[in-house]
Amino acid sequence: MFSKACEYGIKASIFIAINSFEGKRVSPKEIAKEIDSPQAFTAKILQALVRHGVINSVKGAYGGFEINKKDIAAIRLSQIVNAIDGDKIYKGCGLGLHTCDESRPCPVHDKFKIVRDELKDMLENTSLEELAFNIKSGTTFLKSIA
Amino acid sequence: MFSKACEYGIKASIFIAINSFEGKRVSPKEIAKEIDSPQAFTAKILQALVRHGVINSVKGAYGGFEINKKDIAAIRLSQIVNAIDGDKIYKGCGLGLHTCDESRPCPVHDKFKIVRDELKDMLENTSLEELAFNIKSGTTFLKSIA
DNA sequence: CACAAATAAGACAATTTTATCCTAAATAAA
DNA sequence: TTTATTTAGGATAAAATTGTCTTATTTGTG
Repeated sequence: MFSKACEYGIKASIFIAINSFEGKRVSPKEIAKEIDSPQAFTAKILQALVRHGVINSVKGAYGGFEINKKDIAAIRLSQIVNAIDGDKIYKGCGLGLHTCDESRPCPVHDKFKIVRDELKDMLENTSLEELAFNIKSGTTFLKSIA
Repeated sequence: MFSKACEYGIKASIFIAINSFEGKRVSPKEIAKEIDSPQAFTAKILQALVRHGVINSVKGAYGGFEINKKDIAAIRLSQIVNAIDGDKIYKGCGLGLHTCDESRPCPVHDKFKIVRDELKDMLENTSLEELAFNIKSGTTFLKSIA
């Protein structure tokens, strides 16, 4: 469904959000450890998230990645997915046709649309804040048991 | 969402079904032309579908790929997807955790489950027959305009 | 200013997915 | 039985994704 890059991006954003609530910046090293991902690859993904304005980075000593505390509630899962995987998950045809719309639909167009719209809805209505809260409360988890 | 292989597999199955209704076998060459896919790669995918019992193949002169006419209504999209992409689309964790279940869910587990269940439902309730009928009636299309 | 700490960026490598090509095996017809 | 036709399967290649490493560039502190 999502690319590995996107999976890492979502988990990293949640971890950064949790720490930003406490005013702490985090490094790729800490993030990779916490979300169980390859560090250098994760760093690349963080760069993309910064470029897309989802997270902030501060270079130099005492630097790291952070998210503006007052933005966390407004950030949607869709923004993260969009920054990394683009919009193909919404726009692309389920069977890969270049043009696929109501006027010339692919065989699964209508049925697929329902599922995709539900996915889109879910991503657009899920905030980084709630995902972070659930981790903090121990309701959900960022990685499997070692 | 689906792999290229799976997209080709679905479209190929539909085209084979249409021809099987008319008692005609089709070759990878015809299939690839009709669904706009790379021929040799498509042939590989057809092999997989044969191995999984979704379609039949007949070697030699006058051979080709076909589906038992009376089976077409019973074949579900889920069988085709399963034969090619496996069951990861149903079973895998949305964020790639090795173990992710009610007792230790990933951050999107619950929300993702809703979407995935809807997808599963759609795949299990869509028959190859209806997809083939829609192509025959000109309601849907297997490829974009050249 | 110089140094240490941290992200940015580019080159490179490994893996997976997608795609091609060639040969073998099977089958119907002459 | 020979030949033409057609799928099966293995080897190989190309492209995309995932992952690593090394070197800039930035920034706070002494």
